[in-house]
Amino acid sequence: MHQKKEIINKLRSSNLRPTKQRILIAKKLFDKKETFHFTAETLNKVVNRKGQTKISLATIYNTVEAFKKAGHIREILTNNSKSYYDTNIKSHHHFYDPETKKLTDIDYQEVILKKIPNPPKGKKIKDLEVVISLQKK
Amino acid sequence: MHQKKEIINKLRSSNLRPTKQRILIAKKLFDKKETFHFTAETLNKVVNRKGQTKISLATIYNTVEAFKKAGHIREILTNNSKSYYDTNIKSHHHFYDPETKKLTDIDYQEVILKKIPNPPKGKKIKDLEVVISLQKK
DNA sequence: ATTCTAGTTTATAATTATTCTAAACTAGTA
DNA sequence: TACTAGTTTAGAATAATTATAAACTAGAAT
Repeated sequence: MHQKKEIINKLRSSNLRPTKQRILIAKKLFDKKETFHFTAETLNKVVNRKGQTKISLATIYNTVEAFKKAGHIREILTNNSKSYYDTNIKSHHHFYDPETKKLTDIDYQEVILKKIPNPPKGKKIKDLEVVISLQKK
Repeated sequence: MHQKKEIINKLRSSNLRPTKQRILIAKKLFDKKETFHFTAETLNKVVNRKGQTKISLATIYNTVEAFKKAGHIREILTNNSKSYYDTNIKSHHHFYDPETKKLTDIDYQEVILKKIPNPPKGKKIKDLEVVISLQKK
C-alpha cells in the first residue's frame, strides 16, 4: 500500500526530512487498512516491539507533534489525561467508552447537524467534533 | 441564592459530609449567576484568595472528584492537558478556542442534531457533546 | 455533654504524561 | 568530502494529578 517512496514524499511535502525514525513511525501509522487511534505510549509500544530498532520516546513525541502540525494525524477530544491521536484526518466523530477508554470512529455521514450556532465575532469554525460517551445498557 | 442550608442538603443528598471545606467550595462553585468553567488550578485560586481560610490543593482535587461523581459538576472535553469542569450539568455544548484555551457555553437549543448513530451493542448513550473549535477569521 | 469512629483534610511524596536541554548524529547540499 | 541545519537521544525538568499516612472532625452512640 504505502511504499517507502510514498512515505518519503509525504514527509518531504510537509518539510519533514525523511529520517529513518520518521519513516518507520509513518509506516506503522499509515500502513493500516483501518483508522488507528493511539497515544504516545501505545505508539511507542508498536514502534519498539522487541527486536526492532529502538526509537527514543522523545522522538515519538517529536514526530507525533510534527505529524500533527503537518495535518497527517489529528488530536481527538477526550477527558482522559493522555493525548489521543487519530490517523483518520477527515472530519468525523467518535464514540468514547469511559470504561475501556476506547474510541471508535463514527463516520461523518452518521451525524447530521441541522443547526449550529454562529461563531463569536472575529472567529471562524475550525472544526466541529461530536463525542458520544457510552455506558452499559 | 444558595444559602448554607441548601448547600448542606445538596451535599448530604449525595452522601458527602458537609465539611467546612466542601461548603466553602460549593459556595464558590454554585453561588454564581453564570455557568462556571474551571480547572483544579483556577478553583484553587478562587477558593484561596488572600485572607480566606486555606484549603489544601489535595482537598480541591478530592472535592472536585467527589462533586463530579455526585453529578454536581461535569467534566468537559478538550485536548488540553488539564481537566476542565463545568457547573452547568445540563447537556450542552462548547466553543473551544485553542489560542486562549477558553471555553464558552453553547446553549443546548443552539445545536440541533438531525441524525445520530446507534450505539454499539450492549451500550447506550450516556452523553453527547459537540465541541466547536475556533480559529481567527 | 463526652466518647468514639469512620470519613475527611492535609502536607508531602510519588506518579504520570509531556516537554526541555544540550550533546551526538545524519541527510542532503556545496 | 566536508559542512551545516535539522534531527535524535538520554536524561533532567516540569506540570498535573494521585497516593500516603498522620492529624483532625462530624455526627452517632453512650
